[in-house]
Amino acid sequence: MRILKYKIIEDYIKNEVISENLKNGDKIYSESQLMVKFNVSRHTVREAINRLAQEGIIYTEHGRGSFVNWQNTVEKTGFRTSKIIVVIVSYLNNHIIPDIIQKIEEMATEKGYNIMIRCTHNQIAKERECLLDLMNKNVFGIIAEPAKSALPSPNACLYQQFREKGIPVIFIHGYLSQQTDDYVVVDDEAAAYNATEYLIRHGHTQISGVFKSDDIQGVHRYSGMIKAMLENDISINENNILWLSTQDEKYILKNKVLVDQIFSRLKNTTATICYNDDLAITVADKLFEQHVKIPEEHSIISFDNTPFGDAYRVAITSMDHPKGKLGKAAFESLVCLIEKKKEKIQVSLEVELIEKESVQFI
Amino acid sequence: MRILKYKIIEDYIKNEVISENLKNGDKIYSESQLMVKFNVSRHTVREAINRLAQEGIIYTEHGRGSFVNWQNTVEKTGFRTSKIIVVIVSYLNNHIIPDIIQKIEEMATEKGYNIMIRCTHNQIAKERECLLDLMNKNVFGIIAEPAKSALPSPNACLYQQFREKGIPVIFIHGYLSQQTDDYVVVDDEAAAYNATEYLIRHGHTQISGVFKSDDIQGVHRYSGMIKAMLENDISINENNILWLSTQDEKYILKNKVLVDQIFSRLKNTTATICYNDDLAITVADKLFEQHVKIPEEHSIISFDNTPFGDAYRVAITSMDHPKGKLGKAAFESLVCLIEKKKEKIQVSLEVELIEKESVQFI
DNA sequence: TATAATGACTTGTACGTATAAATATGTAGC
DNA sequence: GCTACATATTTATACGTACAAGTCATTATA
Repeated sequence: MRILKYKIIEDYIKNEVISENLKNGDKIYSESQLMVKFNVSRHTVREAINRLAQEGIIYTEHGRGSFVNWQNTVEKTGFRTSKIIVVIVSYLNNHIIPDIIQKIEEMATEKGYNIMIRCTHNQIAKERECLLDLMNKNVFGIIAEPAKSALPSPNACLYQQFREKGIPVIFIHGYLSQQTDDYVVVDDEAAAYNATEYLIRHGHTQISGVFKSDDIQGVHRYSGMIKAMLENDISINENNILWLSTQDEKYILKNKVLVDQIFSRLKNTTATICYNDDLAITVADKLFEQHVKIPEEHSIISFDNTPFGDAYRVAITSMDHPKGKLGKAAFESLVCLIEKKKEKIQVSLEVELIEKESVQFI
Repeated sequence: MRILKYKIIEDYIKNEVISENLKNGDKIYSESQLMVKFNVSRHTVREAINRLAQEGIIYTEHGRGSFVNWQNTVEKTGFRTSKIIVVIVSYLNNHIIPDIIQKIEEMATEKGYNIMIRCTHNQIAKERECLLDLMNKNVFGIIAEPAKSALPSPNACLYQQFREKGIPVIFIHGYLSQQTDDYVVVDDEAAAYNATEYLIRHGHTQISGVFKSDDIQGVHRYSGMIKAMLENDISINENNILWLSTQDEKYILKNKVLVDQIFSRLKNTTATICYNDDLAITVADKLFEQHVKIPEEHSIISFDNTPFGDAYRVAITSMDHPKGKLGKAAFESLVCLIEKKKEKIQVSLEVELIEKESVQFI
C-alpha cells in the first residue's frame, strides 16, 4: 500500500481533533504552515483539507482559515445522510400516542435518529397516500400504527414493499398479519381476560361490552372477554355486545339512535367492559343521565388508564397502558432490525389492572 | 459576480444529466476531453468533477472514467430535497400540543412538507442541543415553542442564526423577544383579563392566582389579571399570587410544603385563576380534600379548555384554546416567510370563555 | 475620535507539469 | 481460441506558480 501524503496530513489533523488537542471551533494550521510542517506542496495540503471538510470534521472560511467542527460532525452532512425514522399514527390527540411518540423521540434523538410524524386519521386512503409519499424517500425505518387493523388492509402490500427494500416496519397497537409482521403491542386479549375475571370476582355474571370494530385491539379485547366468560361457565349473549366503528364513535354523543343502542345492549347487565376510557366516560355519562348510579347500580371497567378516566367524577377502573415501555420497545426493536441484529420482532406487553372507583361488588 | 470556470463545466454536465442527454450509468466526457472542450487546465476540470461527485450526481472509477449516478440522486438526496419543517415543543403529552401538531401535519402533508418533531422537556439545555443539531441540516423552517420563555434565553441567538441563514422561525405559545421574533400566540393577557372580569361580574373581589413562572404565558396571564383588577379598582394582594416553576408543578402532588403554600395563597379569597386546567384540577382536588366545596365556597377559572377539565367532577370553566386555529396560522405564516410573501408575522389569537360549572355568583 | 487606507495573512481559482496506478484494448505467440 | 504482453487511455497523486479575494489588525487621515 502506497503511503499517500495527503492521507498523512488528513490523519494527523483528524487525530488532533479526536484527541482534543484541537477543540471544536479552534482554527487549525493554515495551508502554508502545513506545507512547511509536512514539506509538501499547497495542492497536497488542500487535498487533505478538502477531504476533512467533506467529512464534516472541519470547515473553511475564505480569508480566515479552517476550523474544527467536531461536535456537529456526525450530523453535519445534513438530512441527506442523517437517519430518519417515520412514525405513522392514526391521531395525535389522544391519551396514548403522544406519550409513545415522546418516548420514541427521546430515544431517537439520543441515538442520532430523527423522527418524522404522519397522521392517517385512521383512514386507509390517508395511510396509503402517506406510504406512497414515503416510498421514494430515504428512510431508515417505520413505526406504524396501522389504520383499521381489524379489516383486511389494501395497504399491507405497501408495508411489505418497504420491508423488501430493506426498510424495517414495526407495527404498534395492532398489526395486519400476525405471521409476517414485526410488532410491539399490548397483550389486549390477556388484558381483557383479566378485566373480565376481575368483574367476575366481584360477582358480576351479566356483563356487556362496548368495542371498536375496525381496530384489531377491539377484536382482541372482545375475545379476551369471551375467553374469560367461557372459562368461568358464564353464558354469552351477543346482544350485550355493542360494536362501534370509528365513525360511530365521533357521533355517538349527538346521535340519539346510538345512545338508544347503548342502552338496549347494556340492559339486564350489571357491568360493562368498554373499549377505552373515552368510551367508558361516554357510556357513564349516558347512564348518569338516566339516573343509573355508578358503581352502585352498574360497574364499568375499561382500558388505557388515562388521566381523563382518572379525572372523571367516578374514577374509571382501567387496564393500564405501558405507553413509555411500548415506545421504548418499538424504537429499540426497530433499531435491532435496522442494524440486522434480529430478524423478527413480535413483542406483546402485559398490563396491570388499576383499581379505582367504577367497579363494585354486586 | 465573477464567472467561475469550474462552475461552467459543472453546470454544463449537470444540465446534460437533468435533460437526460447523459443518462444514468452513462460515462461522461473524460478529463482530457473536457480540457479541450472548455479550453481549461486539467485542474479546473477535476475541480468540476469533484464537486459533481460530492453532490452525488456522478461517481468516478480509477482508470475507467466518471459515470452518471442520477437514479440514486433522487433517492440519496431523499429528504435533502424534500421540504422539512421542524416542530420543536416542550412536551407532547399535554392537551394542547398534539392538536396543534396534528393540524400542522395535516396542512404540511397537503402542501408537500414533512414534519419533524423534537421535544425539549422545557429545558434550555435540550432546546440548545436540538438547535445545534439542526443547525447544519437542510430545513425549510422551524415552528418552536420556546423553552422557559419568561426568562432571558441563551438560545435566542441560535434562533437568530437560523433566521440569518434564511430559515424562518415561527414561535408558538410564547416568544423570546416581542420586537424581533415572528410568532403566533394566544392573546393570554386579554384572555386573563376577560377571565378576571368574568369573576368580578360574578361578585368576586378577593381573587387569588396560580401561575407558571417560567413561561411567558404565565406572565401574560398574570398581567391580564392585574390589569382587570386595577381597572375595576380592586386592590391586589401579592400574597394571593402563587408562582410555580415547571419543576414545582411536577412535585406538587407529593410535596406537602407546596400544598400548604397553595392554601396560604388562597386564604381569604373566593375565587382562583389557575394557569391551566391541569393546575386547576390539582388545586380543586386539594380544596375538596379540605372539604371546601367548588363552586359553592370557592370558584375556579382556568385556561385551555381541555377535555380533562371537562371531565372533572366539577367541570372547570376555562378560557378556550384555539389549537387548530393556532396550528393552521403557524403553518401558513411559516410558509409565507419561506416563500418570502411576508417579512414579519406577529399574530395574537383571541379566545372565548367557555362557561361550565366551577364559577358561581358570590 | 471616527473613518479610510494599507499591508500581512488567509483561502479560492486557475494555470502548467510529471509520474503512478487502474483499466481497456489490440497484438503476438502458443 | 486462449494467454501474455505491450500500449493507450483514464483517473489519482503530487509538485510548482500566479493572481484574486476575503479577513483583520495596524496605520494614516479627516
